[in-house]
Amino acid sequence: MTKLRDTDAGVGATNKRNILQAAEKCFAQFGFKGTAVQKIADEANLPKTNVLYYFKTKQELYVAVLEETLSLWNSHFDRATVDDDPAEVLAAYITEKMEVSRTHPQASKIFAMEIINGAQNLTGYFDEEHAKWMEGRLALIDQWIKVGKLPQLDGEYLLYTIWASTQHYADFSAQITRLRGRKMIKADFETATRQLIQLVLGGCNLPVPSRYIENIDVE
Amino acid sequence: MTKLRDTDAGVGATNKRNILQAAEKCFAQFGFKGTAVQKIADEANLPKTNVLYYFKTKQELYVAVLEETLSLWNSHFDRATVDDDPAEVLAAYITEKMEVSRTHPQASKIFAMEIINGAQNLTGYFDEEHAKWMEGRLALIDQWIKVGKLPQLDGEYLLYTIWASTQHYADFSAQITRLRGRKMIKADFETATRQLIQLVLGGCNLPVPSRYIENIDVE
DNA sequence: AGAAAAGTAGACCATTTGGTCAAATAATTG
DNA sequence: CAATTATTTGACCAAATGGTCTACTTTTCT
Repeated sequence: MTKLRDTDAGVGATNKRNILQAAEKCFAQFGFKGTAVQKIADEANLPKTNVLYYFKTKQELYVAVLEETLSLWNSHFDRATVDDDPAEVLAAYITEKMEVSRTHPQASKIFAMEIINGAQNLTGYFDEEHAKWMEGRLALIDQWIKVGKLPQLDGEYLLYTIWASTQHYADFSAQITRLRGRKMIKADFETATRQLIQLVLGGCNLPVPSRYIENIDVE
Repeated sequence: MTKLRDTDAGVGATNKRNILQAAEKCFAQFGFKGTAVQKIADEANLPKTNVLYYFKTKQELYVAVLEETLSLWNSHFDRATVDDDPAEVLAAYITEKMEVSRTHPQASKIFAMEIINGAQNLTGYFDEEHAKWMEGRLALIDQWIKVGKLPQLDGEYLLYTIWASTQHYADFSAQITRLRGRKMIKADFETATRQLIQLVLGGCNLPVPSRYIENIDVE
């Protein structure tokens, strides 16, 4: 029926997705400089020229990959209001971020390296949006404090702690795996998530919503 | 008097230190692949050949830099025992790690990138030592739990949270700087440290030692 | 069908770069 | 002082790599 539309069907779009995926894998493992376009091409089972056909330069491809990772920052927290319960909102936020670390570790790593190297490729647009987002969230936290739903604290450092502690499981997975002798599986992530929620909420004098407390039956 | 001994005096040793410092700066900013030996040489004000004279390969120089960063992991926590007060020990540990982030951000970044890229250059020796250290610290935490100084929790995730939250200020400084519009200064680090201590100890149901509570006079 | 556009792909090139060589100079030692 | 050792330095090389050019095939549109 409907002829193939341009955006996400068709040979071109398929190839683009394919290339982006291959690139994500490579960039996460070797960084921007450490990744050869040829390597991405191999990973995507395409000749190098073909990769450069869809993305004029390696840099352009990298930025495309990077921009995809930015969607990881979206969460329900974005739309929370002062009427919401900070315990619920923060617990959900931590859960979401942990889930991102578990399911998109490569994207997290790319983002981390980009920041470590000075964030030269993050557009001013992202900067602005991110700063605006931050401003709004800090205002919300201040409101929560004002209405007594949160104790006096600096929202900025609270958010940094949440970001750091959740992203850590993606970015530093190599260290974690070596320390414990095996990769973290889903159940481990769930335990880590529960404990992190307990720690952060406890540190904010908030009760942990029952749904985030492990169901240990009997005893 | 004493003729110059080989290790840390003499032209060679001076040059080596000089090169290591230049290399640390470059590797932190551009990563291993992204750093040209020539760049390090420029930074050290030496011809490239001279750099390769002291370190046979770029990799060897990188590993030398990397190994220096490992000393960052040493802390008073290493020698804590069950007789110590976990609140004091953890607060001091967080303080030490935050201080490392503030004073050695480059080393922290290099270490972070090494881990993100799979920790290919970390010797098995470090792995073993680190795992042994971890085992000992987890045992200590379990002892604290057993004697009732700590609530039931998994020490592993507690340590990850501390590492992540403290190293974040070094590794993600570019993001933080952009979000707040200016670099974090010493006073900011102190505030961040206090709040992180409050959060972690609060999350562990521990009282914050008075010395770590800000002196707000009056009001 | 035929033109135009999209996609495929090998050959090729200029630059970067890690590393070598050889020659010269300075420092040390017996 | 002579010999040896340590250090400095420019010239050079081979491999890797980002990117171009050209030619060919396939798909799409009219």
